[in-house]
This record gives sequence, C-alpha cells and structure tokens, in this order.
Amino acid sequence: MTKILKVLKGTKDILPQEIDMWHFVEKKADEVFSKYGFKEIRTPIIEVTELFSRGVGDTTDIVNKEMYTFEKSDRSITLRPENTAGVVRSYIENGMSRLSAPVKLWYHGPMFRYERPQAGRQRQFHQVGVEMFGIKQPTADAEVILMAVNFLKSLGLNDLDVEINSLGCPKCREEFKNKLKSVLKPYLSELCEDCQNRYEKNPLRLLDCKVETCKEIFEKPEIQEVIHSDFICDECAEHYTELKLYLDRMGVNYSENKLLVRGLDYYNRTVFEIKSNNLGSQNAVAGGGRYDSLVNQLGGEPTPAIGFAMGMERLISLLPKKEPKKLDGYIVSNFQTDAFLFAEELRHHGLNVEIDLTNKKFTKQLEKASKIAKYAFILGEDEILKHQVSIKNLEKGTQITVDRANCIKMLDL
RNA sequence: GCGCCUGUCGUCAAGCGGUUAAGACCUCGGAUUGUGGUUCCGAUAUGCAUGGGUUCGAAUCCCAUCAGGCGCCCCA
Repeated sequence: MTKILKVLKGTKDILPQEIDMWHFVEKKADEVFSKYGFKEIRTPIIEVTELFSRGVGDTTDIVNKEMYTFEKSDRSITLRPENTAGVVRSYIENGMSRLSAPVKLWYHGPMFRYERPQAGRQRQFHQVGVEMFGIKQPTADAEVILMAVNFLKSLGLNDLDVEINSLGCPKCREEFKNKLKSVLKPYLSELCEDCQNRYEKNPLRLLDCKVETCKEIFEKPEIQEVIHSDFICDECAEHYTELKLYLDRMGVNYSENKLLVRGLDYYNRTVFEIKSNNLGSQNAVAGGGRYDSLVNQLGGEPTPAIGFAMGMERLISLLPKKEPKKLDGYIVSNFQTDAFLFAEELRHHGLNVEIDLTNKKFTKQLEKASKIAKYAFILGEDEILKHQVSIKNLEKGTQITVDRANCIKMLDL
C-alpha cells in the first residue's frame, strides 16, 4: 500500500469545522484594535536570521535552540519565531519614525519554534499581537494592557488573571543583577545546571526556575529580600506607579508578580502576562511588555515601544465551540439544468446554495438538504411547468409554493 | 535534550492468551416511484502502528522501531 503522508510533528490542519472560530478571533481583533487606532500590518514569514539573533537576543532559548534556520544562496534565513522583530524591522525600513507618534500596528499569523510539542504548544502556531511605537509615557503601557483585556472580554473571556511587573531600565537592572548574583553566590553549586548557566548569562531568568531544589534556595530570607526589594530607580518606579494608577482608574484587575520575567531579552520596565487556569501547564494566553531599546538596537532612531502577543490556538481552546454555519438553501430536483439555473439565480442574490450533482432520488436529496441547509428549494415537475418553486423551511417543516420570479423578493426569510 | 503514558474501521471505542475482533456515530444503499430531520433493514477491519520473539495458539505477554499524547525546560 502507498504510504500515507502526514502533517509534520507539531503542525496542524485548521479544518473547515473550526475555521469559524479563527475568523471570529481575527474579526474581533480587527474590530477592537481599530477602535484604538491600530492598523494591521503583514510582514514576511521569513526574515534574515540576524534580525532575530540581534532582535530577540541570542541568549534566549527561542534564538538558541528553537529557530527554523536554513541557508539559501549564501544567506541565513529563518522562519519567524515571533513577530516583534519583524514589525520593528518594517517600522525602521519604511521610515515610520517620520509618522506622527504613536504608530500603532497589529498583526496575526503563523510563527515557528522548534520545540517538543505538548498541550498548548505547537511548532507552527499563530499569534495575534500589537506594537505601539513612539510613546515613552506609561499611558501607552496602560492603553495597551487595557486593550488586551478588552479584546479578551470581547471574545467572552472574562476570568483571566493579569499579572504585571517592572524590570526597570538597563541601569537599575544591572544593579539588581549584581545584587542577585552576590546573594546567590554561596549557593551556586547547589543550583541546577540550567540555573548555573543562567547565573552567568541572564540572572534575571533564574527567578523562573521550577526545579524544587532551586525554588527552595530562592525561598531563603536573604534571597527573598533581594527579589522583593524595590531595586528599580526613581524614574522607573514613577513610570510603574503611574501605570498602576491608570490601570486602577480604568478598572483593570491585575496582580503584581515580581517573579514575572520575560524570556526575551528586549524587554525593559513594564512586562505583563495574562493567564488562564483552564489551559494546562502552558497557561499564558498573552505576554508583552515595553522594549524601549529594540528599535535603536536594530538600527533605527531610539524609539520607545510596547506591545504584546497572544497565542491564537490557546485563545480558541478557551472559547465555546461554535455550531458550523448551515447553507441557506439546497435545491431538490431531478431536473438538473433547471436546478443549476435556479441555484445560480439564488447565488446572484447573495445566498449560499448547493445542488445535488449526482441526480439522487428525491428523498435522498431532501435528506441531504435537511442536514446541511436551512431551506430546501424544491423544483419538481409541477413547479417546472408553472415556473414555480416550493420552499420548505427545514427546521419548522413548513412549505410554501410561489412563482419563481416572486421567490427572489421573498428571500429575506 | 530528559521523564511518563498510549497506538484496534473515517471518528469514539469493547476486548485482559483460544471470540466469527462487540457496540455507537459518520458514510453509503434499501423500506418509501415528490417530502427530510424521529423509525426499520442492510453494507463497510482476513484486520488490531511496524518488525521480531515467547506460546500448540497473540489484538492481548516480551523486545525493538515508528507514530501520537502529556510533563520538565521555555514560551503564546
């Protein structure tokens, strides 16, 4: 037997019966984000590898071990693992810094990360996200978080937890890193291998570790003291306080999580995550934050920016299932030419209509109609002779016979 | 990369060393020569992921391979 080919590990077909959910989320994103003045942008799925190693940061797992990278005529090309870097590239390349700030962009599309798939995690997955450029004030942070919450609400997702944190700026972060390193130093040999690595490369991410022995060490009072110390500088603290003030006034429920550290190197100051309790271990539906140095780092004028991304698969898995849409009409007839012509006429008037292509028996055609359509349009011998059509409401079982010419007028049924 | 679990029809499954490999849904055909969605009848796996082994006998036990799922890590 010929071998059956299957989808690649970690990828999935989005089948017709679930496509309505995707359209729903995309439409809501457009609706809600447009209300805040965001415009959609579509950037390529492939970019030069350097964009991600420079943009996302080469100490991150994403860049280190999760990228789909290949060589093509001497260039190293990568399937985008996230879209902030791509949007920033486009912002710079298209001179959007000359536009009046803020520049507000949103996107949706597939991303690729080479990881072991599990619940809520695929190798090809889809994100919907936003980026806002040019505003350094915490009003931008507040608007973006507020919009994220409102978008989720518009989908019917109300009971999600919003967590926020401030990572400070490069200056205060450096100080914090050093403090953390010095207090952890005595325990260095007891930490897990990953943590020992992180200790050198990115101490902030130590706090994310889930290994029990590491967690225990982090519980020690002198370490807790550093973790919970308000290390951020006055300016950063003011920014953070103002953000919280806005969120309070806007009625956004949130909790502060000092351990919330993003795995992407480009974040500074505000970071946030939105989590659900109904997702299993991959419980973040949204993650985002401020990245004030990224534009400059990628060769643009220094431009403050903030954004977030949401996992579409995770969002959709939280939504109630939608019933598949039914066809407006199904033509039931053994006169195929007439059926064709009449179906076309109905289609020209905007209806979704199918006809039987195999000339099945009347009862079979009606049975099919009842399964997939709201109305059966019956064209039998009588109707053909009199230029009529019998319209049967398949839910109620009622039926009327009318002139075919009039039928069009009555189609607001 | 590491741990755990699982592979029986298109789908969901029963099966626990000897069965004709249940059942349900879907699909198709018929009862019903112009009235469906409720009813009734019938069809559909020489086959239990693949390859070895144990046994008189394997879907059932063992090993390997492959595939899928879940968890760690990380993230959306």
